[in-house]
Amino acid sequence: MTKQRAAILKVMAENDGHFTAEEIFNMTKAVYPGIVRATIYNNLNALAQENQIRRICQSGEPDRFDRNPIPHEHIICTQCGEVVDVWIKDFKHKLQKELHLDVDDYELVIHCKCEKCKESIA
Amino acid sequence: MTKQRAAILKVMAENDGHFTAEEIFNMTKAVYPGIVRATIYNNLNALAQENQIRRICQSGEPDRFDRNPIPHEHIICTQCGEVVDVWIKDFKHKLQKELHLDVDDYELVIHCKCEKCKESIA
DNA sequence: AAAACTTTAGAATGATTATAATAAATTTAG
DNA sequence: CTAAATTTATTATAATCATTCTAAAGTTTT
Repeated sequence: MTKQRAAILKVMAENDGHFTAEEIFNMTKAVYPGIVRATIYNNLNALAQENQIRRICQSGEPDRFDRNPIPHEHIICTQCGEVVDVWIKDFKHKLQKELHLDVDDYELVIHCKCEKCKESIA
Repeated sequence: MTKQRAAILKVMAENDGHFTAEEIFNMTKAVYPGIVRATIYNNLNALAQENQIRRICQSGEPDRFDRNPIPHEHIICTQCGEVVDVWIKDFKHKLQKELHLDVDDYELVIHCKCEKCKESIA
């Protein structure tokens, strides 16, 4: 375990959210000032591969990384653009049953107005 | 309706699949040789916005475009990487019921071995 | 101490968008 | 219905931005 990776993991553990590599780069610089972008990308790629974090990809935007490695679902707010976690019980299992398929993994992104935005207008 | 857009629509209507902008560019050149990449991107963006086609985004790969505008689900094969359509009956409705949410749109990508690859090894 | 792996710095890549000039399509007015 | 006027799209090219590559130097692990 390199100091750089430890710093990245610390930053991700201490901040909940769905951050871009650039955001994680900036946050990590506070802990390990000399760190370089390539190291962030290397580690995020490795961590995602090992299923220690999850990657969220959205067209036209840089990838985001979710510190929670347990499969779950995401809402992207059509109004503010924020990424919010949602948990559908047994979703993978339901998928497998529905499709008669051995699902390795899945990504579900729902576009709708998030709770915060719904309240702020209603 | 420009000749260029007509050519792109023709190409997409005649070829089923999930193509990248570059692939559509090459296919469209057969119909309209002078066409330029920016025009492909402009039109694909506009068509996706108007919900005439759907965009499929996958990290590390260029976006793909699906001529079928009706929401449906996708499998990306863990072995051959091909994108395959699947249809889960009433999926949007099920989501709304499950989450008590007004779903505008959604993207579900399932990672598993596709039928073709399953057969070829089993 | 050697082998294996990671980081660094910086250049390179590749998909996509921006810009400004030209051309085509659509609207409006005669 | 046609021609000028306005709007919109296309072209060619440059630019951007996220991400990856490369080669050298530095750390970790064995």
